[in-house]
Amino acid sequence: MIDINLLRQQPELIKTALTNRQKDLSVISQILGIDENYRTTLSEVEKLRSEQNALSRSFKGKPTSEQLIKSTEVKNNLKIKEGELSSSEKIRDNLLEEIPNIPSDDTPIGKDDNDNVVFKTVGEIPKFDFQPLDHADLGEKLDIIDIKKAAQLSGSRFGYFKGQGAVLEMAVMFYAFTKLTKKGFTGMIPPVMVKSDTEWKCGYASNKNLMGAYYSIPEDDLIFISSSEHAVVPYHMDEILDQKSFPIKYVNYSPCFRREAGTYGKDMKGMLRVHFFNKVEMNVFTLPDYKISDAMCLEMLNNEEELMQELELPYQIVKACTGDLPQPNRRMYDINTWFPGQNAYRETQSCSNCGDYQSRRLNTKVKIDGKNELVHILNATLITDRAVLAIIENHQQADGSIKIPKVLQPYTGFEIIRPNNS
RNA sequence: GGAGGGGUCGCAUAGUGGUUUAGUGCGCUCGCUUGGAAAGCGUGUAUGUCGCAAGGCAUCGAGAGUUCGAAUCUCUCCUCCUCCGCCA
Repeated sequence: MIDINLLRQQPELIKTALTNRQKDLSVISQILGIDENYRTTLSEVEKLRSEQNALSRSFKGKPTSEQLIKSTEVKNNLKIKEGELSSSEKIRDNLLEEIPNIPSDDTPIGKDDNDNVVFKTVGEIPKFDFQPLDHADLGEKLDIIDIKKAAQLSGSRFGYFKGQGAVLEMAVMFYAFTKLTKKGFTGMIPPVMVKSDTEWKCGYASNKNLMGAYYSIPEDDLIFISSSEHAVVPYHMDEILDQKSFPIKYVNYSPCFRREAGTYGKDMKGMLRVHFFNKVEMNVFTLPDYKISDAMCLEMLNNEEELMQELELPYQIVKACTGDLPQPNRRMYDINTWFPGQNAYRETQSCSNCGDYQSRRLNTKVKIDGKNELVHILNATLITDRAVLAIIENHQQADGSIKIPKVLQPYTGFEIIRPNNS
């Protein structure tokens, strides 16, 4: 959620942000109008409460019938005004939560992901002297991925990693996870379900349709996380953290559950877009200073790059444009990895600074010079199952085998995945 | 799933309808004292919100209710602990 004071003081700033994000501007005047109303009513309510407090203090025991009449009158007025107050506050806050975070100055302005700006390309696109296959075909031939069976028992957008494929997947996750614990990140394996209120505080979906936006169990008020971020960023909710403990860095491992509603027809072949995958993720809390948090964002991006280079994968980094920026994000970098089977770079990681957008609802603060301030929160993918697919596609050989990147070999216990019949 | 007991201003506690603008102890702040320290004495010590300010208002796990008045009574929920059941 954005700061209502910012909207009161600099509505133009919010207007520009909304325009750049391709959003409707009318909310701003609506909010300001209701807020005006809210504040007037608030002062009326507080005056009445003050009167009520003074009256009851003056009784010092049983009130006389005259005093009773007066206080009952105040009480009744108060009830009416308090009703008005809470309804205008509710309307205002519902509108306020529609407003996304303000993009950083250097975020490119654009409509959608087509307008994202490439600013770095690393690694050589592999040249094959044979027709390279995609991970679905390779996986089937090598018996390391089974999508057909998954479709039979779970439906579309599921898959098995099997045999050496399953070992490879775990090796990638474990290698990535411990790479960051060695760098001082605190490892986390979080709960994979959170209360709807917790999900709301993460700032992605509005209250209206939380249960529908995610896989959920309404009877128990639980939502399956779409990323470990949703269970780790709220770890510090309602806390005032010690300034000396910053930056607070977590590396998480969790399954991620996504409905992928509205993506019918997209990526129907293979496991690029599935309802369930595993992910190693970074979540970092920094002091509330964009110089600090934006620098941290680059540090996190650098961790992603190191890993991609160790896995010998060619990639591009793009800056997400305003139209492609998720609601809580102030800035976002995406890493797009080369997929020979797709003949394209596809998104495998992202790296975002959400500033204080999430900490405002989560109420996560730090005491600085006696004042409590909202912290900055960042999230970044370190690795997901998608990168495993990239490894399979990029490291395929003419004989149909797959070479395992050196750094993973101590974890897989094998250097190559060979076809059974060779 | 069943039974019982808790959640109070950093920590520990008091508080069973109006003298609570929430008391006390510990911790911490500043000061006095001292050669220095400890002890002692004094002072301060939550958050949010509205307001230029003075100040007001709200918050005793959360929400709703009863009442002229709620930390205190009622209801719902959350959460922690103990025991039983189940279980990797």
